[in-house]
Amino acid sequence: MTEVADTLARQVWDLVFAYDAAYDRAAQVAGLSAAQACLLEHLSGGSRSMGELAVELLCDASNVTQLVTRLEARGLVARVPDPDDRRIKRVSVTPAGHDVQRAVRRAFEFPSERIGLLTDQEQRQLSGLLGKVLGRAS
Amino acid sequence: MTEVADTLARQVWDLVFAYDAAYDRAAQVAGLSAAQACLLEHLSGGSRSMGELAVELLCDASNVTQLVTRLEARGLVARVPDPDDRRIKRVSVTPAGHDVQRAVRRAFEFPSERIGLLTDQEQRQLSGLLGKVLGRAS
DNA sequence: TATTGTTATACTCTATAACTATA
DNA sequence: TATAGTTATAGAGTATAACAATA
Repeated sequence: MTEVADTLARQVWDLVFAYDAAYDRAAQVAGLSAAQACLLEHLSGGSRSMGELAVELLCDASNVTQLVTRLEARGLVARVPDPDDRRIKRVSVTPAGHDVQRAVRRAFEFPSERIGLLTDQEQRQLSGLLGKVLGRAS
Repeated sequence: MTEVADTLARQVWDLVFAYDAAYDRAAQVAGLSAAQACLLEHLSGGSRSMGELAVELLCDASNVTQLVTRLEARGLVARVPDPDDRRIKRVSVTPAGHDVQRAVRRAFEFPSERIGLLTDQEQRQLSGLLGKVLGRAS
């Protein structure tokens, strides 16, 4: 790797480290673990089956069972058997869950704080570069 | 937030998610958990006291004790009492630890892979922007 | 028989509180 | 008395293997 690439690798490491720490804190403010907050966030776009959650969260299905069980016990998500295939359970966010979701987002100031340090033009530039890094047209 | 800022927030989320997953896998290839690999990485610059590690890793001292105990049991780090203040234990990486450290870095292809998608000029551009985002001159 | 999800279990991560050794 | 680190303990995250229900 070139010198620039080394610097960049270190900067990304620092960014991720700070981001993770900030997300942990935001989740905690809302009374959740980071894993629970992350699962809740993945339900934003609508309900998911247990298996879909395992795929999206890159973890084992048995882990999803436990996370959902804890969130359900607190009334933040609901688990409903699919009428067409009763093996499948669809998980969705309850109104109380939406409140907590909003609390996490409100407490998670990292993105707006850090992104706000850039001008509009810089933001567009960064977005273009990240699009490349993430391997899609952006 | 503007539309660009929203896109950017999502891109950073995606980047961090992918980065964390890749780091987990790299650590696992080397037979470590992500937390253990991270601690080992923080010892790259030289030895640290238990307390310094707790500060740098943003976690409780009792947690460091356990992580170091497991790494020490596998011969990857050594815990040596400071001669000047025998309350302090200095932790350093053993030769075997350095081997494992290298194994983690080798398996962690994310940075070189992704950064390699950018031209040299784009890399310099990104580095400058990240410097701003991280809140220092870079 | 194959698939979805759960249960049982074990290990790691993490924090809090109480403790030991040293200063 | 204050500080560095450890121990005891408990809850959460995670995976593997065995299992139940449904298809």
